Parts: sequence; structure tokens; C-alpha cells
Amino acid sequence: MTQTNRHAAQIEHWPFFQTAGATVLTDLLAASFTQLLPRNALLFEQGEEPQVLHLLLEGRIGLQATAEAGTRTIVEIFGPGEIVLLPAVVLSLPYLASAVVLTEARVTMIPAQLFRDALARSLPLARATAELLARHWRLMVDQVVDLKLRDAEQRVARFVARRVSEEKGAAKVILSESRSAIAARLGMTPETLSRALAALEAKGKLRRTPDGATIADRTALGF
Amino acid sequence: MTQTNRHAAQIEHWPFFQTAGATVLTDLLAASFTQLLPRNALLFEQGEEPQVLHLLLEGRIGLQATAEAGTRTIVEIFGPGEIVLLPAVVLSLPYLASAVVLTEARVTMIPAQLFRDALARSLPLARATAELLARHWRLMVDQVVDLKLRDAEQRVARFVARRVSEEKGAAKVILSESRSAIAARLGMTPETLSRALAALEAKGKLRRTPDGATIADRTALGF
DNA sequence: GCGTGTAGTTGATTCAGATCAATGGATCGC
DNA sequence: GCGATCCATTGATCTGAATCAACTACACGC
Repeated sequence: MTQTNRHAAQIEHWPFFQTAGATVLTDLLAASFTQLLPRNALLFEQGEEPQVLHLLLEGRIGLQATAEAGTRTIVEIFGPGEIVLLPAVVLSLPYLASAVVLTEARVTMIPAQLFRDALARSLPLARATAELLARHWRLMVDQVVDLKLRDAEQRVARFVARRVSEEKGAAKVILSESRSAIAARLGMTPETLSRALAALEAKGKLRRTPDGATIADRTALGF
Repeated sequence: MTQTNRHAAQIEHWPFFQTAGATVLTDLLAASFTQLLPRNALLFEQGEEPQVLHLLLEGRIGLQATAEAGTRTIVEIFGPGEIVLLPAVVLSLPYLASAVVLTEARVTMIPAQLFRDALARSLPLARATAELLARHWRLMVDQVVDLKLRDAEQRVARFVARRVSEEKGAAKVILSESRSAIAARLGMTPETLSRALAALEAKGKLRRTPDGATIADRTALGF
């Protein structure tokens, strides 16, 4: 059994491949390979043509965009079970952001051309792709609304609250990526993030710990 | 010839239907209908289940989101030739924003269920959908980067510059939707938009007219 | 052990853009 | 025609978050 197959069992439970079908998955994984990447590694850079599609098994990856002025920000942070930058692969267009490993990550890579070929043949895969992209679009809409209508403290509260739900009921939230990465994702400076967390603690909505926070009452975060 | 068919000739030239194929289009348009909607009409409201898919023939439609606090913003403005809110139709999920007619609009509506049925049968349609959604995702990423990295004046300049390209080389830009709608789309107040336009005029990058602006040098807008 | 570097926090100050307020056109109904 | 209403613009002030600046707490190499 190859190293790839070791992870196949995990991947085939992803909703995306439930829709796409087992046959397609087998095809795609046959030519795939899995890597363990250290913090700060670069998966790809803004402007590159996509060579592979990335499936994130473990860790967190940040989508980092650079404007003309050279300023950077993080557009989105992906977690385990997510497919990174499907749009660029679908469109065969250069990436409009770089992907940086925020916490040590295990990533399975599928050759982009292989994926596109499968997309041209398989209706279930095309539908799964459309659904995934629709969800990702909605996430970005949500972020735009967040940026336009909520202040720093509210954005931080929502961000933390979402992480709780991921850890299913547990009152502990682990923020393993750097504070500056989280701040960039939320459209603020690390200083402002730090102050927002302090303010939420002062209001009794959470308690800061070195690696994240504990939540007293999830609904108290207003989410 | 029905009223719908009168517009079919126009719609079939859209890139989306070039990919999806003529057969699918004929199917979809058979049960469709076209309406002329006045300014301020509501296509649908946040929270509703999508009943129809909207194809925008003429005019502009704004995607308006409302946060808990009751504050509103415009997430995106759609123009002629665009398909509005495909994600909600694909996912059969409630709209997460309302759609408001910003300037008198002609809209063709396709029953959502019909579209989803076609999506389940037609590979070309599924591929066209995936590609369109990928493009829309990229537009939202662009907007997030805009909001996070550029100041008000730069955002206005980019917005105006994009409108020029739509009118193909013409130095005249028509901003027919209200200033407050544009301001909301750009994540600022109408006052700030007004000042930004004044500042760009002072720098000689454009000249304001009641219904928009004229551009001296397109590249001067930094786009 | 002890520098040395890096990330995070806290404090002081500044600034872009929001808010509040007033004015100048338009367009509309009558 | 003439108020009434709505929208855009301009001005004055305020404020949330950025910037600038210490200072602290670890983690690392040697």
C-alpha cells in the first residue's frame, strides 16, 4: 500500500468526494502524492500557473495576496478537509494569491491537468466542483459583509466563535497560527487583534491562553 | 415568436451559454420569462429560498446584505450579461443577501428547479457553472484584497477605471446607479466617495459630470 | 547557563474616514 | 409656478484603528 493510499480512506469521506464518486477519486489519487510541509513553506506563488490541486489533510494554510504597493494580507485561512484554490485549477488561470503554510501541514497533491481531464468527463465531479465553489463564494461574501459592517472586536469574536464549532462543543479554542496571520485574515493589525481579545476578556466573553482561548459561553460571543 | 425568444438571440452569445451548449439553453429558456423592473424593485430577499435564476439583460442590480445590527451594505453590483446569485440556486440554500434593482433592469428568469435538473443531466452546463462560480469567487477575493489593502481614493479610482473598460475605450464613464449604492459597494460612506472623486479631479485624473465622469488618461487611474 | 532573536502585548500618538451638520441642486406633485 | 423631498456635495468634528514605541516572554543556538 502506497503512502497516498494511507490517506485515501480519510479523503474519501470528504463531502466533496461523496458527491464526486469513488471512481473519480481512485483515478485522481492514483497519480497523487502527499507531503508534509513545515511552517512558512510556500505551496505556490501569486502569478504562477497551477500545476497541482491541493487537498489539505492537516494543518492550516493561508492565502496571501500582495497589492501593487507591496503590502500583504491574508484573504482566507484553510483548515483540514479543505480543497485549496480550486478556482485557479478549474480556470487554468494564474493564482491571484500565494499559499503559505501557517502551521505544519500535510497536503495531498493531484496533478491539475488530471483533475481538469476528469472534470471534462465526469458529471458528478463537475457538480461537486460547482457546489464547492458556490460554498466558497458564499464564504467570501460573508467576509466582505464582515469587513464592511462589523468593527474589529466583533470580527474577532466571530472568528473565535467559528473555531469553537469546529472543535465541536469543546470550550477550548486553539489558535495555532500566528497572531499576525489571524490579524491579517481579519483585516486588522496584530496590535488591534491583541486589544480586541483583551477587551473580550474584560467583558468575560473568553479567557486568553497562550495558544488560544477558552470560551465561557459560546452564544455570548454573539454568533 | 414569444417575448422570451426575443432575448434568446442576445443570451446565447453569453460566454456561459457558449460553454453550456445551445440545447441546454433552449430547454431552459422554454420555461423562462422576462420582466422589466423599475428602480428600487426587489428581486428577492435575504433568507428566501431561490425560486428562479436571474439573467440580467439590461440595467444594474445590487446585492444588499443586512447585518444583525440592521446596518446594510452592497456586496456586489451586477451589470448586463451577468447571472445573478447562481450559488444559492446551485445549493438550494437561502439567499444570504437581497437583490435590489439599482437602475431599471430587464431580467430573464429561469425556474430554479429546471436549472438544477439540467445541471444534474448536462455535463457542459455543470462545467459552465463551475467556471462561472470560479470567476465569481475570484472577483470576491479581489474585493476583499481591495478592502484590506487600498484606501478609499484608490478603491474609487479602480472602480471608475473598470467601468471605462466596459464601455470599451470610450473616455466617458456613466455611473447610473446612486452614489450611495456605489459608496456601499466600495465600503465607504457617500461623503467619502464624493470627496475621493473630488480629490481625483483635483489631481487631473478625471472630470466629474452629473451622471459619471470623463477620464483623461485611463492608466492615470492606476489600473 | 546566557545572549539574541522573534512574537505578542500594552501604551501614546496620529490619521483616514465616519458622523454630524448645512447648503445647493434636481425632480416631483399639484 | 412653487413648495416638498431626495440626493449629492462641502465643511467641521469625532473616533476606531493604524502607527510608532517600549517592554516582556519565550524559544533557540551555542
